[in-house]
Amino acid sequence: MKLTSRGRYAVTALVDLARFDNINPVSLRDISLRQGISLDYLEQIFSKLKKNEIVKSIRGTQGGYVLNKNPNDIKLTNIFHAVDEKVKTVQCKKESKKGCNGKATKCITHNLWDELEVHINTFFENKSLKDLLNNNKETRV
Amino acid sequence: MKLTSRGRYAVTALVDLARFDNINPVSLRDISLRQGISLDYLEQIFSKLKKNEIVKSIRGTQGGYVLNKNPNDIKLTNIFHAVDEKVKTVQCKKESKKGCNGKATKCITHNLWDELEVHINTFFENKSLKDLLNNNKETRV
DNA sequence: CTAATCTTGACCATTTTAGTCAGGTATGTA
DNA sequence: TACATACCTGACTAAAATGGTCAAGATTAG
Repeated sequence: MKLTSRGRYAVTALVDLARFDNINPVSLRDISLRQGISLDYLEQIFSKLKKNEIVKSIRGTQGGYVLNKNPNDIKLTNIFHAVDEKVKTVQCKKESKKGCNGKATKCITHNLWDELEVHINTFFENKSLKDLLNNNKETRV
Repeated sequence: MKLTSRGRYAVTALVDLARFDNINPVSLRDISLRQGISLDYLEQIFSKLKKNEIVKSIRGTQGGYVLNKNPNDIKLTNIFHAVDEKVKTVQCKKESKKGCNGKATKCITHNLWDELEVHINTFFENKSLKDLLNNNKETRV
């Protein structure tokens, strides 16, 4: 079970963005430099974030990205969903033949994986960008 | 974030094993047939489970595998650890240059990933094979 | 006009995954 | 003793996912 760097970068970049977008739009170049993430890769990621209406873009010189919602309303769930970082612990479809089985015996660990998925998703649903900003201030020292 | 099938199979196979090992050792062939997991793959998995003293093997005709501990003492953590299914949400090492940064600014989402890792591991540490056996009875109908 | 930005899509090397295959070795039973 | 049933081990591999890079535009402030 691991997080992809795409998901990690998305969150990191948004936290960075949230800290600076009060005055001007923030360019990916700046985020790239500050967070050490490849510019080209950031572009891919922000393209998805934009499609999912998490950020807005402003083109041209002095352009960049701005949050499209209140940091309080951007949950980790939303971010991960936007960049296709999905939590997938259950392999079996409802009535699929493969993974879970179409046999008489039900998939004996199905409930477990379901529970796990809920457990993880709960964490993501309760965590907002705002929380991360606060959390970061606290530990900045 | 997804579970590998190796981890999933390991747990599934052990639940199956736990249900039948009261009388005789259980052969991988049986587990393979009942759970629809490739025999060759199961052998790889059980080799690791054995090294980690989660199961014992009995060779020869009528042989097979037996649990090496009380189902109550086999936590998901132990199983996943045995088959190298690791929970890895944090990329950055303590003082590494890559991932987390050696810069003045600390990795701004470090705490978050740490929290997430703890959250998931807690789930695994609190879940034993025994729980799964009970859970399965309840839902068998 | 031109530099700074966003925009889009193709491409690719590496690693991981999820196995398969081909041989063994040990042992209970007939 | 023969032999079938298991376990045991290591090498191999196809396919997918990952983590990017690269190239070529389109917009717009100054």
